[in-house]
Amino acid sequence: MSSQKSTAESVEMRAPKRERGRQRVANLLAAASKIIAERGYDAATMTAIAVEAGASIGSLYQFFPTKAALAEVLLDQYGARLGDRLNALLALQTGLTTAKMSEGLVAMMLDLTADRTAVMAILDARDAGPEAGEARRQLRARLEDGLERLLRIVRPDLKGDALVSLRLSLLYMLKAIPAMVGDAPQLATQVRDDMTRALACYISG
Amino acid sequence: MSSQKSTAESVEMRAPKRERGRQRVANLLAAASKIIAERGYDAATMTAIAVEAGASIGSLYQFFPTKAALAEVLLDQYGARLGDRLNALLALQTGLTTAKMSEGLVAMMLDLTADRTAVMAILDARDAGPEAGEARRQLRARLEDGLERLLRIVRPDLKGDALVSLRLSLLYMLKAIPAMVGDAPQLATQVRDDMTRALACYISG
Amino acid sequence: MSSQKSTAESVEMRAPKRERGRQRVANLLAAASKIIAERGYDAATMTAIAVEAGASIGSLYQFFPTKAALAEVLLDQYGARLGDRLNALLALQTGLTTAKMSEGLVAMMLDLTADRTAVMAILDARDAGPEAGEARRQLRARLEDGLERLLRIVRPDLKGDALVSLRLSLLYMLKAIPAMVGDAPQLATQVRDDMTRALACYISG
Amino acid sequence: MSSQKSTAESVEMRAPKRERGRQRVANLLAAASKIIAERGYDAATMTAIAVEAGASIGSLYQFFPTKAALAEVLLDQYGARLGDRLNALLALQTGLTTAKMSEGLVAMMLDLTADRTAVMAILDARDAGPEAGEARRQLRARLEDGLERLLRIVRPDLKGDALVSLRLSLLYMLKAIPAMVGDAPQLATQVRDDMTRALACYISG
DNA sequence: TATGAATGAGACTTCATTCAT
DNA sequence: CATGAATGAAGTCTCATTCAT
Repeated sequence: MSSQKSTAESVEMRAPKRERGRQRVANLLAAASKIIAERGYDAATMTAIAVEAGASIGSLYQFFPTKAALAEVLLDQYGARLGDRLNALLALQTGLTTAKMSEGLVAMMLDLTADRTAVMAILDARDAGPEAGEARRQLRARLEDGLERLLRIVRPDLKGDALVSLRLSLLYMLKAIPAMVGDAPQLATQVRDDMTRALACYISG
Repeated sequence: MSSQKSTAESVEMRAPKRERGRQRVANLLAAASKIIAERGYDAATMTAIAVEAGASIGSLYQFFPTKAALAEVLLDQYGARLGDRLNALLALQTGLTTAKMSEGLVAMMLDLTADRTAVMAILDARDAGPEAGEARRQLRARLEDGLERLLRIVRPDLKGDALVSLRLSLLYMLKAIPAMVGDAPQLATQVRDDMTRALACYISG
Repeated sequence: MSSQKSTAESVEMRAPKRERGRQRVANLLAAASKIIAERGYDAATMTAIAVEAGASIGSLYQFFPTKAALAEVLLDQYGARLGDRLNALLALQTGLTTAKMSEGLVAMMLDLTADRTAVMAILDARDAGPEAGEARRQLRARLEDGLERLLRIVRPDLKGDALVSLRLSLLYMLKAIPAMVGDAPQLATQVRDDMTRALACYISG
Repeated sequence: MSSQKSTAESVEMRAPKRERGRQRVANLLAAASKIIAERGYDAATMTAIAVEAGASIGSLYQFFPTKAALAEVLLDQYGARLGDRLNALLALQTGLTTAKMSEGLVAMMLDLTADRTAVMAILDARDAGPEAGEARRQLRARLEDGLERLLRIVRPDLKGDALVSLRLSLLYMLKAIPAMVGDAPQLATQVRDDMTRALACYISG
């Protein structure tokens, strides 16, 4: 049940060529992630990304026709990993308690460190273009959907607005967690515990 | 009881010396706030701001020598209002309960709607320049300081890391509140109540 | 036989008013001279000049309708002083020897320190406008004329191209003197003597 | 025997990596030289330079990240040619007489016509930036160094201030020569001879 | 296919000059 | 007259994107 479809290209051509291309794409994405995380989406230039990846600007555009397209893939990638984690939690089904869910969600946010800062930067940028707009919506939907399904398990009593409101708050609180930890790395475990408890307390109402 | 200095006039910004100028500055700030809120800091162009304010680009630069200076003033303005609210809460002194504090903080975040989105956008931008960097730090310090003092009242038992960690989480949760409400305006009261309760539950541990 | 007409305005209005105005103009000119000397003609802004003079930009434009006009007056002022010095030398008439002339010219260049740097900066700027163009030509003409008349006294044997060529070289060498001294102030007297001798040797052929 | 480093390629300027680029850089430099010579450094706009070179503004900035960088390269190029000429003179060693030196220096100044006017304009500009400041210092040092070494050959008796002062005057007189000739082209040979004799007379004391 | 040069719209900022108060 | 706000053309520089080799 892994990551839906991601950016899978059609399956043809000989392995070596495909392999090299895949590696190249991975490099470029990593470079983009790093540069965007460091400078923010707008300030991250395509040239800087290419340089960071040790590629030429032409090469970069060979794989990503647009800056927005690059952002989109980053968003997708992150969304896929998020989806996997949510699915893993959902798989626990009835074994899922409020405590476990809270802990799992916090862990999920803190484990998904790769690309996260870049993704946040992209999400913050209001002008990432319509292509990224779609990916943004999808990422959002994935998270909302996962949270809603989890909540239905641990809080089967909630319906309508109460459920939506809880899901909403949960969503934003989760989003805030990495920032907190990044802000005070030396308090990482403390903050993690605090937030785990906070969420649990909050979810159970 | 206006917090610290003189709101924003103290920042690097050529102060208007005539009534006409004062009015124009207000217009420009409002326009900047609007445009930055809509497009994000980087994508907000000085030209667009001037147009929105019905002023010429030269007029804008008459009062704000830099885009960063403009951002700085916005930050300061917001910081001052925030400081006032925090001071009002602190003034309650021993009358302050966890519930009241929680309610007060949530209200504070939701009342300070003017400039808020723009301020967040500026805070998100990594390259708002060193001038804005200072204002950013100051705004942050104001909030942290206020929160810490409030916490010392309602949670005199907490010390060291525990206190810092709680303050940190609180800070980020507060910051998330307006986004939640903005996200689902029709659930405003529900979310407000939820978060009030969540914070109370969280503060009291 | 002092400074031809300089910038004398028509003689009317009461003294106090005229006096204040005269003072104001002098202040503005001094400020302009300073700023232009420091930054060069192009980089010297009208605003900076007004500030330096403790006047408002509007006030500056009251007296000088254009930046070029300001430059023109500066050129004129300098030209007048130059003319006076040249006339003083010419007054010696037959008492003038090569040595005295050389010494007198070097002294002239080194005494005329006020406005000199600014004047050079204006002369260097190729775009000081047609108004200043006229003043530039006049200043140049004054110097050339003076030199030619001086040379006719000490070198009555020279005619035509020989005279023109000598005058030309002399002109440029004189212009270079202040720069030399400014370059190595501690060698001022040495350089002064060197150049005096050099000019004498040169003039006598 | 090209003097120091590699002419100009060593300066801050994104080096072209294709033949096409090399040609364009040459064009751009020529255009810059022309425009700067015509209008002065400040008044020479990057746009005008690009147009003159038949290139787009972006193309210009591809190779010269700054107007100052462009100036720097021009300065360096000129300095290299100057250095070569000085070295050629120095190579004469003991065969060098005052007359030959004087003639050689005048010839050097009059031969180096390419870029000269532009270089002078750049040198005159007070705000060519720190990058150009360095190149300016280097150019100056090259000339001073060469002159000093030449003087040590023909005037081994001079020491200390006397030497420095002579070198200084020489420097400025050399700088003035092209202006003289440019001022009265029809007198070129006359002026050239005059100045050669003047310098000889001056150098020998 | 890979590379890097080319392009030009558009961003920020400056400044001479005008004008209302 | 004095003041300082208003104006906008123009300048430097950036960067996503295209294209020739």
